[in-house]
Amino acid sequence: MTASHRLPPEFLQTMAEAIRLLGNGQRLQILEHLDMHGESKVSDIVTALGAQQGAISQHLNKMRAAGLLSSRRHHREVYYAVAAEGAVTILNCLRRKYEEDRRRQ
Amino acid sequence: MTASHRLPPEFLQTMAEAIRLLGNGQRLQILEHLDMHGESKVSDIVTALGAQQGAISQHLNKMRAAGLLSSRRHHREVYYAVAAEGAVTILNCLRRKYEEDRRRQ
DNA sequence: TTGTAATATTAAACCATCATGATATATTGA
DNA sequence: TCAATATATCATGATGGTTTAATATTACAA
Repeated sequence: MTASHRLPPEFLQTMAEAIRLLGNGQRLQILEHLDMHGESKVSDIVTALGAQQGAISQHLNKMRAAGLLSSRRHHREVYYAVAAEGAVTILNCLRRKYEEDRRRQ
Repeated sequence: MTASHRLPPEFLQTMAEAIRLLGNGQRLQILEHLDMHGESKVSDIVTALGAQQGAISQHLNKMRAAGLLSSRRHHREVYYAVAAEGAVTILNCLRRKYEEDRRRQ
């Protein structure tokens, strides 16, 4: 029981929609790739994840629309990068959990 | 770019499913209620949220199955409580964000 | 221009999730 | 046992997300 005052349902509803964005395996993989390799072009992400180009493009678009990523075009390629530090925070939580799980087993 | 080594796609998939659980307004409200009021019986949560009994019961069931909540029966009532500190961590992030947003506007 | 590579968009099929209303189960007291 | 209360489960329909294949757009080079 951590106290603090009540958060409005509408706020929680909005936050729920943002959280749902990260509740997808491929999007987490994209986030991890960008965090590990830094700014990357779409084709590199597609190759690294072995996924379908159209699907990745849609994920990137959603994540950018939500402010998680930024993008810029250079010649023919479009480069994406992590724009919200909060996303990396969550990723680091997952890394810690992974290490803990590994130690336990 | 924060380094660390690569997380397996299957792990990220599992994590995504857990994260999705919190991507729901009513479930965030339940979490907040339990965090603020401590262990509570179902009927109190239903009343506090002004929601439908069946819906709340299903949310509680999912959250318990995922290890986010624990439950115990006492007489006719079933009491639920937060079982995973990680869930409260996320809730506290939302609280900080809410306060920041308030200050900005 | 024309062709080509990189990315984005679209439409359709499929699948998962959510809210709802109705019903079932469990516990207790009379 | 019967009735009453608390909670859980089920079936359903509506809605939205995901994947796929196909097509469109953009930028550049020949």
